[in-house]
Amino acid sequence: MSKTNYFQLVYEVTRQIPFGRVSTYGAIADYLALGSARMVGWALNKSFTAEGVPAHRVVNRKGELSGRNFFPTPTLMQQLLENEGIEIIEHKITHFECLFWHPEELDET
DNA sequence: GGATTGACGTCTG
DNA sequence: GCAGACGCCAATC
Repeated sequence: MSKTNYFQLVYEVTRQIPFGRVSTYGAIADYLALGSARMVGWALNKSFTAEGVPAHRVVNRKGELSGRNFFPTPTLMQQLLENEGIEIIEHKITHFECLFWHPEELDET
């Protein structure tokens, strides 16, 4: 059954994250009204099975690459973010609040 | 079918 | 201000 599973929604939102931007579990959870940021993290865990889902653009509330350990390589997440022009220090995003992106931003379109 | 886990977040001490 | 505990909801074992 189908589609529209809640984590599938997370894929869509994560996919909408602009280049050079990052989002948080809480923001997505709040936008999808999941009620729990854990659901987002868990959904992103399976995001590796779905292509086109830049899970590396999703970090925790502190801007830390909390899920880096779940990547094929712990450094891959940082590499991808740096590849987008985002500076990472100690697995933490610099100017995180500046790069922070909210799903509602594109809701207006 | 029950118990535990999980890429987090918020509250209380 | 920092540290620890609890809560969310679903999936997996």
